[in-house]
Amino acid sequence: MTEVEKTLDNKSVRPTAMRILIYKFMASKNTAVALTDIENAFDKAERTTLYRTLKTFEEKGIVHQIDDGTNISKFALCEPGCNCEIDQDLHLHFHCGQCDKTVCLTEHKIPQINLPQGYIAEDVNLVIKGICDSCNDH
Amino acid sequence: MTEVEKTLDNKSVRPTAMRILIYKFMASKNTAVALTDIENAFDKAERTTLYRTLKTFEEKGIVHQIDDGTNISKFALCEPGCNCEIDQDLHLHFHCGQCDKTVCLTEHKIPQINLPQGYIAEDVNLVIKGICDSCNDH
DNA sequence: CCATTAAATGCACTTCTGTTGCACCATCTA
DNA sequence: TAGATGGTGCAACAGAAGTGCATTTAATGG
Repeated sequence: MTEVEKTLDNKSVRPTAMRILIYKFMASKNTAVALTDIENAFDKAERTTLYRTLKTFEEKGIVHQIDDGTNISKFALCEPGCNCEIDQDLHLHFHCGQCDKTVCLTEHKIPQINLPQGYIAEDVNLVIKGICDSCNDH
Repeated sequence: MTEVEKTLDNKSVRPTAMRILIYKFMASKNTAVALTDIENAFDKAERTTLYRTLKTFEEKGIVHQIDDGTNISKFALCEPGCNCEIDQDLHLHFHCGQCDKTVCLTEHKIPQINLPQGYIAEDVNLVIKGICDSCNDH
């Protein structure tokens, strides 16, 4: 059993060939990926399979979905310290308008926000748009 | 010249009949609206016109686009103090998962965030999801 | 006031993402 | 080995975003 298989198994996700491939692909990227990105990375990839795989991954806490304002859902592997579900530990995301890549800034936590009376927060999404360090170099 | 016409004119937007209607509709709502919302509000509304009108409005600083995580673009009128373009003055948005409405919390500003070396922020988007005060009452 | 020009609108159509239903295949278990 | 469960592939659809082009509407200059 490989590392990846163990990881999936730990999260109660059956480590099928496709899932392992998808996981490895995402692990090889340091940016959040769209469904289409994965689809294009493999010759014979089925949209539906990817769609449902990512959904499963998300439910089991293997990846988290990112909404970076492009109206295209992105996904990124959860790192060991990534407690997506717990309000207090949400990191923020950065979307580069030049290379169109979205990255997790895991070390940057979202500060506590006080809401008006009567509002209950369940989830927080903070995306900063701008120029990333790679694009900034040029 | 009515108030609305003056407002549009101030922003260098020609106050056509359709634009005035759209503006009034948005002003009558205290929530952000989707293109489809406007389309459904009027009998004879053309999606393309709405689409381009909102785009014009946005360019001229009359409305700001909100990405509330539903993957449907929402728009809200900019209030007098709404400096959408200036980093320092961005307010946050709240999306209620129950009534599916998105509101601007104009009095709640987004705190300053320190980015890693090399990253340049141009825009910030902060959306809190949860239950709004109206839904919370019941 | 009319003619010219530019802007706004309406219609048709395309593209892309997200989503579902159904059939088939793989895997696990009794 | 048979049956159940879950994963995958194919086809199709829905909804939003976006584009091109023809037509109408509004502004401007003579």
